[in-house]
Amino acid sequence: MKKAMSTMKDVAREAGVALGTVSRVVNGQQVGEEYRVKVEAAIEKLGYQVNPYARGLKTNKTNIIAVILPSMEHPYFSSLAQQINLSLTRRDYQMMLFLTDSHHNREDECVRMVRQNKVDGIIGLTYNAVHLSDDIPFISIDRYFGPNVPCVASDNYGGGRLAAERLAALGCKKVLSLWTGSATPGEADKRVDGFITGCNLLGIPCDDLRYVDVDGADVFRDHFQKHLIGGKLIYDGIFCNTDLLAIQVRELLAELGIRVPEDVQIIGFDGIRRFDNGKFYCTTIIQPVDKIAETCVDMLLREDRSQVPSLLCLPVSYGFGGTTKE
Amino acid sequence: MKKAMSTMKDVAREAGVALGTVSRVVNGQQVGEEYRVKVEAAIEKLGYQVNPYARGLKTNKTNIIAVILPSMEHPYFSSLAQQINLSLTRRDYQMMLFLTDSHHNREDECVRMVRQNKVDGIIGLTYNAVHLSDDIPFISIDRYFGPNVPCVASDNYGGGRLAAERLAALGCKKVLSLWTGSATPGEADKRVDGFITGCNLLGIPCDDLRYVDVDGADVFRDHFQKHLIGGKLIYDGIFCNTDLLAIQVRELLAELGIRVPEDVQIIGFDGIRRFDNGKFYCTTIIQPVDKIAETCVDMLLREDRSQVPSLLCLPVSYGFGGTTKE
DNA sequence: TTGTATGCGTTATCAG
DNA sequence: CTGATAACGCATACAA
Repeated sequence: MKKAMSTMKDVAREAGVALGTVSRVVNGQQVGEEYRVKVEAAIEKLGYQVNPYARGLKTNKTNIIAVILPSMEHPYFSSLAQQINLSLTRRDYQMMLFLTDSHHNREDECVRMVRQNKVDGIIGLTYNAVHLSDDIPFISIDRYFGPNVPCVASDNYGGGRLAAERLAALGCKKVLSLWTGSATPGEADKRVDGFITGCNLLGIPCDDLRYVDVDGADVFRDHFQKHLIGGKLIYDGIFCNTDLLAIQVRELLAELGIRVPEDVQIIGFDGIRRFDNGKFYCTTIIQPVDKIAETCVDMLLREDRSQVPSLLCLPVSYGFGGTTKE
Repeated sequence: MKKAMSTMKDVAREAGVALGTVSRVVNGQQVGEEYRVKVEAAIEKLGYQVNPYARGLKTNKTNIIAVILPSMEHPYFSSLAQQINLSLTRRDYQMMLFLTDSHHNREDECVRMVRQNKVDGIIGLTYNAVHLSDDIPFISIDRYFGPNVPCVASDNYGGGRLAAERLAALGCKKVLSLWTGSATPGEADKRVDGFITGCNLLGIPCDDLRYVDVDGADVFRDHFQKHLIGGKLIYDGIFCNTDLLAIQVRELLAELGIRVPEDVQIIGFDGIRRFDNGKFYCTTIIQPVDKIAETCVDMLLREDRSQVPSLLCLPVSYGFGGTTKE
């Protein structure tokens, strides 16, 4: 039933050469021309393919990278998966995908599986610190764990400042910084830090609101209602730490009868695009997902791993999405 | 530098037992209680983990399934990836992800890599028939290749009929069926077949328009303009073979000053949800992505592979999304 | 029940 | 430059 795959031994016999010679041909080492031809013919004839398990057993090297992501539901994550896959493929690496949030606290389990699987490296966007950097090369995305765990992220701080600058340039006189997220600290927290610093530098008064572990923008309703004067908000600019929050804030403002961008301008963060038309959901600071992916792969596969930086921030850019005055 | 992983031999020595005994403990076979205890203690102490490559070499079985998808950009695909990953994880399988459309015609290359990688099975949403069903178990999604390649899909035909029935129940008297897609035949083509048949059965006149390899709904503009009477479309119901098309058609109709759903009701197909609020983009026929994923995995991992059907269609459902009269 | 020995398909180390 | 041979870590048939 199961057509037995032919092995190097078969190829050697077929070609009338020694086993080692076949191995050398397969691995592109120096081999006499006549031998190489014979071996290649035999390989072709038998449809030989190397057995990665036998090879992995010897070399302790597979061409597999584990990628650990929270889920596939957020466009940022699926986009990351896509780009990492692309970068990996270009270098003839394969991607083993682990999703953590399907079950609660699956991260540890994932890490266990990954360790057991003898992958060549790990690219992970994880919340808990994974202690295995001495074991398997690990690149963290968006979360800094310490000097010995390289972390790749957007220039979140710079993005926050950029948002402040744009809002200022667009004429804002008093702004609000909104943040929702998890208690776990991450690089993305620097977004509001950057924004607030930017506002200070520009001399623009800025209020700062943060809520942990809430979903939706409803928690801000109260604040908005208390800061209405004659039906108008006292802010003319709002920075949200994610596009999703920005969208929800816009909805909320609409309910309160406040126009965007006429009354108040909003800038989000992420650069998520709508599925239906490819446009931004809102004016936003765009994360360079492709660069992040490529950088992770590059750092992971780099020969000289002693030189990798512990934190690498990639430049973000401004994207117009209708919630600012162009 | 590289802390050498301990092997079964190490465990055996540590526990003072034979190599085979350790193997039996690891694989959960019958072992004397005192031995088991000693071995488990040694395993714990040494932090032993089985080497999947050595094991794979012996057993010719890895716990890896290759998943081949066109991309991660369409929510249907990323959702599929998510659900397949979940189903696989539940059964302690791992997922190797291949994306084909990053480069043109990467399918063959993917298949080559997959074959070489000795995975236990393949779940693929591919356009070209992949000829390897006798080699590695293969489950196809949404594309029927023949009786020996099991295919899992939504009940596309039934979904089309369902759409016709709903439109009829919502009072439509004359409808239009719109289709855009690739020339490659797929299960999804049955959507319009089902819709048209449904209309015929219900005695509702139905026009049928199909365009190959176009993007956007602009190709239908001309048809719409020619079928306006006094600014009103002669149709009061439109079925689109995808949600994306439905969204674009709605845009187009808006440009023409036609109201949805007052003047014309639209039903799409897929059940894609908006990222910002989780709602449907339009009224739609929902594909049971989780069921599809689970079914694929189930069929692939089923012991008795002689019993797998060659085509399995999963029930779809109706989802309201604002483009019909509730 | 447990210990021993062989082989899975490669790569790498030797001699020739 | 090539041929033989020893590991790699594990599962298993066989012997005890």
